[in-house]
Amino acid sequence: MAEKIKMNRSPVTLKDISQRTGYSVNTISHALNGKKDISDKTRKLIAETAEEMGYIRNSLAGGLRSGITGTIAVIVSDISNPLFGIMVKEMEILLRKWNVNLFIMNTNEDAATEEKAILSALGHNVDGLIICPTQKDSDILHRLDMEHVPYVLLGRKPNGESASNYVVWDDFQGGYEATKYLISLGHKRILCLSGPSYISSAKERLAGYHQALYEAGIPLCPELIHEVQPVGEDLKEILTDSFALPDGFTAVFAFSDMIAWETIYQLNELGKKVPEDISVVGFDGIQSKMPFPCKLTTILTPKTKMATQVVKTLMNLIYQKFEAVTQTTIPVQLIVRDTTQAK
Amino acid sequence: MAEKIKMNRSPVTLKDISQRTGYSVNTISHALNGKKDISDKTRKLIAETAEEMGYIRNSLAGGLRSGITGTIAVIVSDISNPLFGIMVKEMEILLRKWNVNLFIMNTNEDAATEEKAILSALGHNVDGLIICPTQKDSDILHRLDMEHVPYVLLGRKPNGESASNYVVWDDFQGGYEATKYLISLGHKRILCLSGPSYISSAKERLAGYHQALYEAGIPLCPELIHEVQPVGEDLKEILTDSFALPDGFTAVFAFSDMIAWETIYQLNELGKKVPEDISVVGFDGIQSKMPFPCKLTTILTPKTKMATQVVKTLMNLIYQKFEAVTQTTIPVQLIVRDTTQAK
DNA sequence: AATAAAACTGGAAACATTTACGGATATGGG
DNA sequence: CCCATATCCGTAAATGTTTCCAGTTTTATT
Repeated sequence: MAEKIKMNRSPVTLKDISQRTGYSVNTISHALNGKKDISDKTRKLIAETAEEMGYIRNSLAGGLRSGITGTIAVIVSDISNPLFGIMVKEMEILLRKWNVNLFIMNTNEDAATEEKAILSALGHNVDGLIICPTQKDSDILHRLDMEHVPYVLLGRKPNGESASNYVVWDDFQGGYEATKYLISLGHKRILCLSGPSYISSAKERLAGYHQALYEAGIPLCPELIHEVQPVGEDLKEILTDSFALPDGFTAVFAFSDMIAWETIYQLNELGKKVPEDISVVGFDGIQSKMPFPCKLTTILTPKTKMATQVVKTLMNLIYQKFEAVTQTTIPVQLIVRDTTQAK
Repeated sequence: MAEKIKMNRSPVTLKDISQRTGYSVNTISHALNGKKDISDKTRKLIAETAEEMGYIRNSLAGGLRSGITGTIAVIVSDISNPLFGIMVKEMEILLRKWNVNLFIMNTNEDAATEEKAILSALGHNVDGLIICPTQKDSDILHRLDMEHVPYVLLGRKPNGESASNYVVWDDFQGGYEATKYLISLGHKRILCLSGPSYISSAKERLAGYHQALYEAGIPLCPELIHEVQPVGEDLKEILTDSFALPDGFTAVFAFSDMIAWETIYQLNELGKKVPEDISVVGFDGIQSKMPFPCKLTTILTPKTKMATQVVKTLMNLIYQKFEAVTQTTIPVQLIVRDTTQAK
C-alpha cells in the first residue's frame, strides 16, 4: 500500500455538530445512537442538524473504540463463479439491512492466498467471516478459533474433528441421487468427474456415487473416476481415454455444472451427441438462476437458502454470542431435464 | 447493526511488541513501516518479534490517524452477473498485491440503494470507489466530487458534462459492428433488444445500430427496438409481437449475452431455430471465460483490460494525486460463432 | 581532537468515536 | 418541605496507530 499524498476529505464530525448545537460531543453520540436519556426534543434537533450537515458516522473511529466495525469478510475460491456470485449477492443484500458491509476475497483455491486474505480481514477488525476453505492443510482456521473470531464455513465441512460452524449442502445425497437416477435409466458405466479429494464436498459426492453403485450391485471401476480441474484442459484427454476403455462409458456424473457444460462441449467435438449417445448430469443448478439455452439435468443446490442460513448462523455467533456449534446440512434436489435419457 | 455482546479478540498491539523488545511504540511503528532511521539490527529484531507474536496491523487505528485505510468499494448492479464477477475477481487479485481490500456492494440498479452503499463506503473511509452507476438521476456522485473522493466509473459514462473519470468499452463501435455484420449477412429486419435509455452504454450501442442501418440505407423501424429488463419476463411477448409485424424480423441484436441466451431459449420455445430461422448476436462475450455448449456470436468486451485500466486509473488518482481527468475507451471485437448465418 | 553530520530513538499529540462515571435539574410522593 | 427518583447532560478516559518534534548517540571529516 503506497502512500497517499494528502487527505482530501474533511468530513463533518460529532464535534462539528456539537459546536453547531451547543451540546457536548457525548450527547450527540448518544442522541444519534438512541442510547441514554435524551429528550425527544434534543434528539430530534440533533438528528436534523446531523442530516442537514451531511454527517456520516466514521466507522473506523467507532469500530476502534467499540470493537464493532459492521464488516464481514467473505472468502471464496472465485467470485466470478456464478455459484458464489449468486450467494454473495444474496448475502450482501441481507446484510445491508443491518448496515453490515462485505469484504470480498478470492483464494483461487490457494492456501497461502487464503491465509493472507484472512489475516488482512482480521487487521480490519471484521466482526466475522464466511469462508469456503481451501482445505489444503493450513492452520489458519485454528487461529480464528484461538482468537474467538466468529466464522462460518460455506459449502465445505471442516477437516478432522474441528468444531467449526458450517452450512453445507447434502453432497452425499446429491451424489447418491444423481448416480441412482442414471442407474435407473439403465446406465452401468458411469464416468465420474470428481473434484480434489481433499475437499469435503467432493469426497461426499463420491461417497454417494459409491453407495448408489453398491446398492445396485454394479462393480466400482476406479478407471472411471477422475479428479478434474475447475476449468480443465485435461478433460478432452480423459474423455478420449475413457472411450478407449474395454467397456467405454454411457453416462457422466460431473461434480459441477461448469464441468458438465465443458463435458458436453467436448463430447460434441468428439462427435458424440447428448443425450442420445451419452447422458450427462451436473451439480449446482446454476441454470435455475440463469437462462441458458442448454437444459442440463443436474442436482439443484438451494443457493438462497444457503446464503440465508450462513448469514443467520454468523449473525447469531456475533451478536447473540450463541456459542453452541451450528452445523446445517441443506437437502438438494435432482432436476431432470434434457441431457439424460434411458440407455 | 445490533450490539455485539462482548469483545472477543485481544490482538497483539505495537504496545505489546514495545514491552517485549524495550523499544518505544513509536520505534516499533517506524521499524515495521520502513520509515525513519532505524538500524538494520533493530529493524530485524522488531520484525522477528512481531512475526513471532503474531502481530497484525490494526487498519482501523492506522486508517483513522493516517487517512489511508487500504480499502476500496466496488459498486455494481449485480455481482452474480458473471460480467461483473469476472471483473471484480480481476480487480481483487490486482489490488491484493497492494494490500488493498475490496468492499462489494450491489445496487440492483436502484438509485436509493446506490446512495446508501456509497455513503456507507464513505463512513468506512474507503480510499476510493469503483462505480457502475445506476444513472437514475441522483446527486450522490456530485457529493463525491465535492468531497474530493477519488472514484472511477465502470462501463458507463457520466451524464451531462461531468468531468468524472471513467473507463468504458466502445459501445458505439460494438453496436455498429454487430449490426453491420448482420446486414452483411443479408438481414434487413433486425430486432434490437436494448437496455434502458438512461444508461449511457445502451444509448451508445443503439446509436451504433442506427448508424449501421443508416449507412446501409435501411429504414429505421421503431417497432423493432425494445427496452428489456435484465432477466425479463416480457421477452416472450416482445418476440411474439415482433413475429406478428408485417415484415417480421430475421435477426436479433441483444445488448447482453444473458438477453441473447434467453432470446435463443424463447425462440426455441416458439419453434424457431437459431441460426437457421433467426440469427442472434449478443454483447459481452461472457462465454469466452466460460465453457458453455452454446457458441454465441457476440461482441467481445475485454474484461481483464477493463479491470486493469480501472484499477490503474483509481490508483493513480489516490496515490499519485493525478488530478487530470482520465477517460478511457476500450475497443471491442466482433466474434463470429454459431448463432448467425446468411439469410 | 573538534566538529559536523548521520544514525538512531522517545514523548506526546492527534485521529473520531464510545463508554464509564458523575453532576445537575426537574418531578412526584409523603 | 424534604427526600427520592427520574430525566437530562457533560467530563474524561480509552481504542491502536501515525506523525510532529526533539533528543541522544555514533560515525565521518578535517
